[in-house]
Amino acid sequence: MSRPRSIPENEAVELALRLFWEKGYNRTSIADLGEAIGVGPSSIYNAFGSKNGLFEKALAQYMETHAGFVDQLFANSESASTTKFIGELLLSLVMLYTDKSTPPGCAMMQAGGSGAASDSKACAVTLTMKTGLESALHEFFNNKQSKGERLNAPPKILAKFIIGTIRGLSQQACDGSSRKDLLAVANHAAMSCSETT
Amino acid sequence: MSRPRSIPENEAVELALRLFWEKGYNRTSIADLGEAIGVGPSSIYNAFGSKNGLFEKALAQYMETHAGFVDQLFANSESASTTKFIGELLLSLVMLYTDKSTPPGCAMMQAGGSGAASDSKACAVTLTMKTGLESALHEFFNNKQSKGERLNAPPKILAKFIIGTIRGLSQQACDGSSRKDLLAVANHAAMSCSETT
DNA sequence: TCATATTTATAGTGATCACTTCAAATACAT
DNA sequence: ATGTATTTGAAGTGATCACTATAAATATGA
Repeated sequence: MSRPRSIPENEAVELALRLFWEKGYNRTSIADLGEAIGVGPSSIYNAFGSKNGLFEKALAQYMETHAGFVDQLFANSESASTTKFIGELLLSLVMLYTDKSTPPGCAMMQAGGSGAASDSKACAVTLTMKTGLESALHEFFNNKQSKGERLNAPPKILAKFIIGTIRGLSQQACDGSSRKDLLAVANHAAMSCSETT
Repeated sequence: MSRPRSIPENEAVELALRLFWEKGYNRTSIADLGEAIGVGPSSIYNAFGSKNGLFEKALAQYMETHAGFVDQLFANSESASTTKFIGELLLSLVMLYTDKSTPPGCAMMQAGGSGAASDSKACAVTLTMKTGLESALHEFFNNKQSKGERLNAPPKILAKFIIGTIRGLSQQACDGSSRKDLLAVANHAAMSCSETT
């Protein structure tokens, strides 16, 4: 009964994600997005409401598609040792951050900036996600400790340590560190959490 | 013979540093800087040439004044164990990043952004500084290893690990983590480098 | 006192930004 | 065919940006 969209929403969101991932929120303009998707600005606003609305959809797609393994790992975290779980988590993330078919680094960590260089609105979404990941890690370490694993620091501290490590890995991937080096860094960080060897 | 400056250059640079430190390079406008310093834009351009010129002077002042202890620590690094040196370095940095008389986090790490969210020109200066710090750490670990200390990972990897940890500490300071928690994270990271206890 | 060298405030430049307006285009139900 | 609901392209809006042009303001040397 009405004119159809010129492009499926999923494809448009994925194209937008690649741009945000590569150039960040502020440096990606509506004009850039329109050119990449192949539509004018009015189509973007009609479909997503605002630049920030499109960014949120893009990040949701990132978390579901590219970083979906994180949720899966946490779902199976009961059956692995602390070192093995953290090791697999960090290894998988490094593989994602250094995948040559996608922009370097972590879309969630990098696209919205952080702290002083934060991209205003975009920062709010990503900060929520980071807080969620830290909470999940905190709970994971709590669980392992209550099951008798000997941790090298309190769960809260280890959660912050791993979050910091992940952010560092993402930034170093952006700055050009090799996959091999970052895997070694990830392994070292994972080994430091628990006495298990 | 000529009209004098309305404000000493050092004071102007320090005021600019605080702004860049707090809001980042892109989000700090010439108008903001002029208002804080108490001069118009033409004075800024006359004294510093460009926004980026002022930023570079501000960062140089940061490295010399606020973060000057880093060079001092490295100068005396021969006489301390790996764990002790890295521990003191990270501890001092956390104290700086959580000092309530200055903006949170690290001016060098945060003001220019990183990766996707990088602030174009500003990123170049800070990237050089980060690379320099990584090289210094690499050399430090090389030294310790050649003196017989047993490291838990190759020097190059430990250097990247510590750089990543520092970046994480800065970002978490920006996001509101407490000094106490970050000190514990720093201590854990320092302990993980060498077998020394 | 007055010429000189420099800094200053004021106003303005073109570029870019997110976002809007609006009429033409489109595909389906009737 | 024709009406209808929606999307689309093109043009434009006001705001903000880094930066500049220009002439008045200022303190010193003569």
